[in-house]
Amino acid sequence: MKAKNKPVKFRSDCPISSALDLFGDTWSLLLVRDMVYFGARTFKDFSEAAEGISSARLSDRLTKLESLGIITKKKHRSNKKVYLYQLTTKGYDLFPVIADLVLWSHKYLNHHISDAAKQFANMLEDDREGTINMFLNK
Amino acid sequence: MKAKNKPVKFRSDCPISSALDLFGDTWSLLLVRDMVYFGARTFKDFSEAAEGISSARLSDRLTKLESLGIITKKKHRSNKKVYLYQLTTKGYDLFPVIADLVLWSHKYLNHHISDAAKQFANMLEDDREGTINMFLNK
DNA sequence: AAAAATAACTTTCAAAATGAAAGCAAAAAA
DNA sequence: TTTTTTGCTTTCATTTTGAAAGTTATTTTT
Repeated sequence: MKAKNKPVKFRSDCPISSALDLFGDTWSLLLVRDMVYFGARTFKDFSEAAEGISSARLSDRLTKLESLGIITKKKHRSNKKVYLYQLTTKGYDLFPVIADLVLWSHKYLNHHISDAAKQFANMLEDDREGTINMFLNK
Repeated sequence: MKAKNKPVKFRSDCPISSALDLFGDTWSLLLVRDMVYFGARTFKDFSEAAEGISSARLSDRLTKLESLGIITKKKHRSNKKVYLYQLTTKGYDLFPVIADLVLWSHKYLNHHISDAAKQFANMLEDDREGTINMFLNK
């Protein structure tokens, strides 16, 4: 059965609530992270992330992000059973939000996060703009 | 009946997923917005926000944010039936995340957002640091 | 060429989260 | 003293979620 593409319902004309109406959940930004930070490109890549998203949920989140224009989906050029997901500019532009989450967690959940993440946070603290741009290969 | 305070379950040691484990939903950051941006301090203030949160949901979100140390709850000094909610530093430190959501929405949902929000977004575009600090009265 | 494995899903279903509405007690206002 | 108001809690139907199993079209392996 095809994914039921419910139109997004905006609760108000506030940019914050509207953004949350689009990707204010526990998975959407993680998929963006997987792509920017870990280079995830296939369904399987996302499935293997540490948080263990279920395939049902992954499927509908990818569909939603695609319908929002945050990612694109293309066929692999040589392997017919693989699809490739890619971030659009609209998707890459969510990275600053993610960077701020990293900074906040580095400050308030320090004991809990990985060393690699701490390193990234330190870079962000040192030079937010530069680090974000470097990560986005600009 | 007292609110059931389930301990937060972290899905991984990633700072992004951990932050989302704490406030990755459609309401938490809106309550922070209400406090920083609209000066909300009482249950009623939050209830009257444009998005129309139900009292049941408002109640458990406030309880959760308090248990996370993002807000505090105190009795009003002269009116015994009013409680005052305030952001802690930990809460104010979420404002950069919110600011980035505003910037993203300004770029991609421009047609949909309010003029006041557009003005704020323009200020942020012009001087992110300065605008954030100004807003936080630093 | 046949069998096994794999990628990308979909289906099913129980459990948890949510929203809408009504109810309630204490305090304040009329 | 009666009415409102504030800050919730309760109830309950609907929606969302997570876990697990199933499906189909390719690869891969044997």
